[in-house]
Amino acid sequence: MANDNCECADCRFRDIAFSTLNQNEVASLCSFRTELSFNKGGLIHKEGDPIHAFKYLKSGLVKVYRESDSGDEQIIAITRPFEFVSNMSIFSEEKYKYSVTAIEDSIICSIKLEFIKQLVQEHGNFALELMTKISQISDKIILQTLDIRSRNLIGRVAYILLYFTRDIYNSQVFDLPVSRKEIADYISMSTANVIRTLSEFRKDGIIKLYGKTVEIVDIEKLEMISSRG
Amino acid sequence: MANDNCECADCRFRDIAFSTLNQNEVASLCSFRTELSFNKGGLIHKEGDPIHAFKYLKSGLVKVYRESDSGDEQIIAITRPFEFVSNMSIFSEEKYKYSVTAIEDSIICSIKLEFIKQLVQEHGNFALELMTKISQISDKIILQTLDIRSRNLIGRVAYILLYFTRDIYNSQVFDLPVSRKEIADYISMSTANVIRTLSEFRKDGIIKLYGKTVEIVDIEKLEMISSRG
DNA sequence: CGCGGCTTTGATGTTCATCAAGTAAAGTGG
DNA sequence: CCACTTTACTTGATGAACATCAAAGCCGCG
Repeated sequence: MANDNCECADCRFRDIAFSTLNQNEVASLCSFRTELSFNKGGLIHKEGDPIHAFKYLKSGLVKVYRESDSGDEQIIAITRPFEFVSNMSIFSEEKYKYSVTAIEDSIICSIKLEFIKQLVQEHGNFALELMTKISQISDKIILQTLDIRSRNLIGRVAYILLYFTRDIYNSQVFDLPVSRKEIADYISMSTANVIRTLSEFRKDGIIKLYGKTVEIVDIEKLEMISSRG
Repeated sequence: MANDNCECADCRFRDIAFSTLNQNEVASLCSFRTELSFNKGGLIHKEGDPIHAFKYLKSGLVKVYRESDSGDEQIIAITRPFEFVSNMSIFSEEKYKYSVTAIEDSIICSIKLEFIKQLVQEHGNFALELMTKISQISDKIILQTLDIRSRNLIGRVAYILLYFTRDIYNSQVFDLPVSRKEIADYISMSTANVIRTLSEFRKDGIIKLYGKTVEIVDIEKLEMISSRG
């Protein structure tokens, strides 16, 4: 019989991909699971590390990126809880294709990959649910990458501000979780021009800036800029 | 008992994701399957169409793209047989997120989506195999998009030429399956500059051009340009 | 032919990266 | 807690990269 004290049973993250598991399966899940804490700046895993676990973000914020030969980072995604850290690569590759770093203090839930694979094989509904979730995450990354690629400088900056305000913080006021340089790495532009564009938005009364704190003043205008560029 | 005349049994595409199916399952697969032919330029499905089938390309070549509000295309992928047409969206969405058009005469194998979902639920190894394949395709698209984004004009043109010569045609000489404008839409550059860059490659003796026919003369140089830019 | 679409090339202007120099902020050691 | 160092941020000036516009050549097709 399942252990009623298993933390996973009541975890609000069961909705992610584990809603179809029965009590016994949840109990097993619990035993193959560990929780890992990372401080802001902590490296969760590096490009090339072997994949042994299915990981997802329980709290905090992380950036997914790859490093170019010349040493600088190309940021692929900044994701909040409810979105997996391990992308789909966990099934297609033995090694991580991208590095992941905590950009706020974060807690990662790590489940032994062998157990997940076993569940996929034994439990059809789980397989379907997991597939759906993983697909959604891939879709989202591809879509965002295309959105960024199709915009010019100011369109990209507007887009990313809207992303933070809506998808990440759900608030008109928020503290930028990343440096100006990291925004630049995210939207593939130079740091100087990101800063310049933010300053122009400030001068035009579209946003307010206090160091890392951003307030979106005129979201309609920002949307217009984002869709034009 | 399975029908021994089922075409699917010996189809070389069983390796894609159906290698684990037994005889009976293959026979069922056969009955839920239809083959669709498209002429060059034929629309396979459009962004927004409902997803009823799991489709893959049996022969030919297709482009996957989305259309911007302003009417022009953003090409996401050009894929050859052995790669699915339906991306992962089939599990995460009810409608296609992208349009797909044949750029050479093509044959699509279309399998009723309900049947695939049923297989996933009933057959664990199939689920795992399918998941792996779908993940690989997503990975590839993401990787290519990032590769393109991180390069400048000439680096992008070099990259895409290498992609055609290696991944699509596996030959130093090939007929470009797309117009110059489509290349431009693929790498997010202007048509004029794509043409200009091709001309420069020609002048520098890196490639030869006869209309749509391209011959890669100096592949090392092309690789160098691709990795620098 | 002659029309329309694709291609090519040149000229021009815009967008953007780079460089440089300075300021603010955030660690660091005494 | 303060001087010192380092890192992040900001702004302007310059040039390179790239888009856009325009005009002409080419090619397939009715």
